[in-house]
Amino acid sequence: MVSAFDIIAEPNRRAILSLLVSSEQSVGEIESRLRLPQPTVSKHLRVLREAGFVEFTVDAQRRLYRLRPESLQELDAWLAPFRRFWSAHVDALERHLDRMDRSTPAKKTRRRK
Amino acid sequence: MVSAFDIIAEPNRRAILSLLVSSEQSVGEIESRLRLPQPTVSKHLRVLREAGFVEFTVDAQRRLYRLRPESLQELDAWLAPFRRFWSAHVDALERHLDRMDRSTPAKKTRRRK
DNA sequence: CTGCTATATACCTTGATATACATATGCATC
DNA sequence: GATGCATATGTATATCAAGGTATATAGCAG
Repeated sequence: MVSAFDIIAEPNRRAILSLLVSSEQSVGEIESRLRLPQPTVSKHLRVLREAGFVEFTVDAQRRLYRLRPESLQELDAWLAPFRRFWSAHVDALERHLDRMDRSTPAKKTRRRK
Repeated sequence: MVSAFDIIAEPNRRAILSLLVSSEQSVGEIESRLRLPQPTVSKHLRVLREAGFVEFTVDAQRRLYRLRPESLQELDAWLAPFRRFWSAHVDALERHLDRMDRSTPAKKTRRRK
């Protein structure tokens, strides 16, 4: 388990992260909302913790977990080049492909299947 | 292999996508740049294709692959709530935590390890 | 001090899934 | 026939998640 991509590839971990968007939650709350056994939740939380996605506050016997938003900035950063790509070119690309459909003499075939 | 998250969890696939940011590439080009055997590249390309991440153009015996930027918008969308979270609160949170460090009577402990 | 609560952690087992690699074949195009 | 690619097959390997169970620990309540 190395990259942030592996971390968020797991659905339960994404669910945990999404839970924490609204507010911090104790392990027990996460456990009951996601209907997962406690050791499973703790295990995922550990992964998320060690990857820097969450941190916690001790409150008596409970630990209140919350997001560490900085961690997702890595994903955001990876996405950046693509975002530039699509936001700049998606309209132009569509127009381009439309032109191809209408005018290209079928030397090139577009779209598989 | 269901979600876009699984798709980009694989390093070689991310590498392929990154290659395609600059321009479209033939399978052979991808193959030699990533130093991967041809069937491996084709397999990853198939996954990316079926997930809607790439599409290709037939050019004689070659297939020129290019990005379909729309696909990454799903990731972008998932990230959105978190982005709002951090961009709105990261400064405030830091100030908040700093205050806790200095003033909290140690009923709550912050940061593990 | 006792016992309960909340959580972490350690094991273990099972099952699923994916990747890599090699090799072979099919097919279309040149 | 050679090139470029897709695909199939087979195998080996790795990794991981889930589930269960058991234990350790810290804080709290009585």
